[in-house]
Amino acid sequence: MAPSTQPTPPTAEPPLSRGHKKRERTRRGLVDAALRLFSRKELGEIALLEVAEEADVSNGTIYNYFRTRDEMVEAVGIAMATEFSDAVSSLSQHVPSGAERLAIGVRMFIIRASNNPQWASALLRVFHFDRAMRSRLAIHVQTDLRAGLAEGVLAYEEESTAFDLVLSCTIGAMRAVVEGRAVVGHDARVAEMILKALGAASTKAKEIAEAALPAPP
Amino acid sequence: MAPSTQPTPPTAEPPLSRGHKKRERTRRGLVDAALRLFSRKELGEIALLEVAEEADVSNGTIYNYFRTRDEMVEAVGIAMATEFSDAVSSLSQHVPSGAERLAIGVRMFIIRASNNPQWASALLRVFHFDRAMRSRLAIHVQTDLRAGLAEGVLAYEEESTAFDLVLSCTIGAMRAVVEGRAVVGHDARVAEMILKALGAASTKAKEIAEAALPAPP
Amino acid sequence: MAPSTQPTPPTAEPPLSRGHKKRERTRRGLVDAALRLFSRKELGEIALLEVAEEADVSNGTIYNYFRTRDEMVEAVGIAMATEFSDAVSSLSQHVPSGAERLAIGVRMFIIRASNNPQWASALLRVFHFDRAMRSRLAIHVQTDLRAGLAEGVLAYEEESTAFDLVLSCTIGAMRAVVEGRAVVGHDARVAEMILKALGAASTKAKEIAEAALPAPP
Amino acid sequence: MAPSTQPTPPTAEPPLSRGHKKRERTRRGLVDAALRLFSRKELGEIALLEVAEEADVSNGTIYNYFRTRDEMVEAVGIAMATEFSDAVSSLSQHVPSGAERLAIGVRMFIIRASNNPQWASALLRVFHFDRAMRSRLAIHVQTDLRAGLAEGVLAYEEESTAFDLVLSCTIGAMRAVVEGRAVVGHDARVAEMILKALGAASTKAKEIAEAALPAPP
DNA sequence: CATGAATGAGACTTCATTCAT
DNA sequence: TATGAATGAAGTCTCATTCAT
Repeated sequence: MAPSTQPTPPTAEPPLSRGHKKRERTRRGLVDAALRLFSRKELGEIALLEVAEEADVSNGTIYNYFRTRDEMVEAVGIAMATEFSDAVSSLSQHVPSGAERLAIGVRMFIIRASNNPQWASALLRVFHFDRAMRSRLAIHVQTDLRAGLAEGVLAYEEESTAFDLVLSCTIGAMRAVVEGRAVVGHDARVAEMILKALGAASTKAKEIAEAALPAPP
Repeated sequence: MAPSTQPTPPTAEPPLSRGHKKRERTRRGLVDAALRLFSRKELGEIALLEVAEEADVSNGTIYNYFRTRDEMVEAVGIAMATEFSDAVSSLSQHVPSGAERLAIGVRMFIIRASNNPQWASALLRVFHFDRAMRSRLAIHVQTDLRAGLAEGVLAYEEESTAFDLVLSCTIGAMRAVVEGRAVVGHDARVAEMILKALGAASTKAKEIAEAALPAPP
Repeated sequence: MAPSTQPTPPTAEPPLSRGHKKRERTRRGLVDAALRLFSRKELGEIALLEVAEEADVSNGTIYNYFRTRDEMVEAVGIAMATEFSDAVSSLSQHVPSGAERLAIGVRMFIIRASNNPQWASALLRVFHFDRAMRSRLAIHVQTDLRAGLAEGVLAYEEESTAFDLVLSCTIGAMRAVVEGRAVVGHDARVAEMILKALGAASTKAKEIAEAALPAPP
Repeated sequence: MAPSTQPTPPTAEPPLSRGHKKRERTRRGLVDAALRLFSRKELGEIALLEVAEEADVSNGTIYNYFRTRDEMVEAVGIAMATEFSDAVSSLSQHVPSGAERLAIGVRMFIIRASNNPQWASALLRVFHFDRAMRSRLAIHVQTDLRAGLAEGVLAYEEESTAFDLVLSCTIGAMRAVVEGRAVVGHDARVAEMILKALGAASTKAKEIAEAALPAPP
């Protein structure tokens, strides 16, 4: 699975004792197991016992880490959102143009969905009922949108509507990928349409959408 | 046990005895009750007893109409999809231009979401895991897309991608409405962006998107 | 078991349909089963599954009658208190003297404890943490105490203290019976001591305490 | 694993190494913690983890001192009984008359209940199901009762009944105190009633019950 | 057909106990 | 010895489903 490439990236931590390390390992094991199940089943259909089995611990162990089922689900949501957010960040780093960053972001999410449908599947499900995750994205996308506007490439009227459009289309494209409806070049095509929707000129949109992607992180 | 093959009776029907009529009424009562609950809760959280109470019958009665819980859920999905489909049909009837029909369809779904958030909420949920519903829409939208292309107003490269974009954006806009993030004129703005994404010229898109809507059915 | 000689005595009821009768029967079955277990184990040690087995129903059935474990325990407490209260009432009816009624009450509780140790055992346990039950008794005992005072047989200073003494001693005597520490004539002896504690003259106390008991109900 | 690895200290003390002392301290800490919880909750409701937290050790530590939960509960019972017993002893020391010692004992238990409701609360609970504790008291109370009889102050017929009465009434009075139903002078009043129940003359009973108490230990 | 009592599998959760560190 | 993570049995509660009335 994609998650857990970085143990707990956002918050800097005090040096971990051996005990703490183990604790953290188990916790991540649980969250990762839950994420794996997420990609296969609807959240509501997952029993804690399954999560425990998937994580190879006993059922009771879960309660050493989460006070309640909901708390665990929330933790999974947060993990996914964090990972999500990090993925976006690492993509946007070295590209100067906002419109380009936007296109790259959209395309890489779509590409990743086709490389890792499990990840995408879980994300689609979580996305559906986790407002927090959506707001995590807001920051990045808004920055890019504004930059695109300032650059004169984009020309939309209302930011929040534009934001929704970017998200909806990307998510929709990911769903198409997961459901096997995607064709070659899907990512670029979607990016192009999004740019046009945001007011980019037809040729400019195509040019930006079809530019080479930066090397994967 | 041969349940009526036509879930929505308004169309002309084979002769129904009084018994049949009552049977059908009860069945619809159950499905409607479930729909009402659907707009408030996630499917997995709805107990049959709740549905029974909402429909004002006893829990056992449900099993006179559906062999199993899943069968009932399926019936609800079908009912919603049908209603969905009918709604679209009634919109598209008297407008000659494909691009205009598309814009009208998009806008009216968004407007309806804001007039009837319950309906929208249920739809968003069902949409999430009911592929059948999505394919119901395909027919209408595809027709409009092709017409738009033929008219020279639209200019997209790949139909299925265009279709996904229309759906995703409309759904996204409906979600924005349900979650209270919509602004005045949201419907027209979204329609305009969609048209631009599909290759319509900027001014043409704006013009179509802001045209007056046909009288509500 | 002693309980359930009178289906639901205090509240007059609307005519019961056949369904209602069955419902009531099952409910009483559950409460009686719980009472039986109460006489053998500490309340906290009783699992609902045990109650269900003792009542010969499935575990889930309990929840058709009580929303929660606590609610069931409460129902048992109320049942016991009611039965308790009724027992006292039926004893006190035809005796004119307050002091005598008091003595008869005390003695019959002790005697009943020795005839039905299960009942006594359950009562001792419930008594321990059910204030409601104690207050049920208050009414009867207070009436008798005041009458005794008015008759000039008793002479205590503070009613609530007197009340506590009556109850404590009776309960203590019942415990002695249950634990097998009682001797013949225990009931009369305890009654006599209570009367003396309440200020009755020595000879009068003995006379009242040793009078013949009214015929059992 | 008891034996100390350290050589016996040169002083003529009971052979307690520093290790032993610490061990004993921790053990007492656990028992005391349990006692504190006892005064707030029913025994069955207390989890070992709570005890550990209250005693400020980790849960595993408990098992270095008690093989099992029951063993720990037993230790708590014994501790309470011992404390109980000591309390009684220290009261009875310097009073020559049995009836007076009895009255003093009763009164001081009631007074202590009002000074330390936690203690009383725990005692009431333990008393309920710890026969051993009751028999600890038997020795003291019996001695006093017999002395009272020999002095000619008391005149009861059956010792075990008298014993039960003393205990029941005292416990009942303590419960009244804990439940906030006690009035000023409750202790003396109860003692007076007990003496009268045991056959003391009215005036004598009042005189003994209202005598000044010896200075607290 | 409608009713609703009964069922029992299975979910969540707690907690005494074990054991590696 | 102290720690606290891990365990798993057992308890409470929910709910789809069955069935006698």
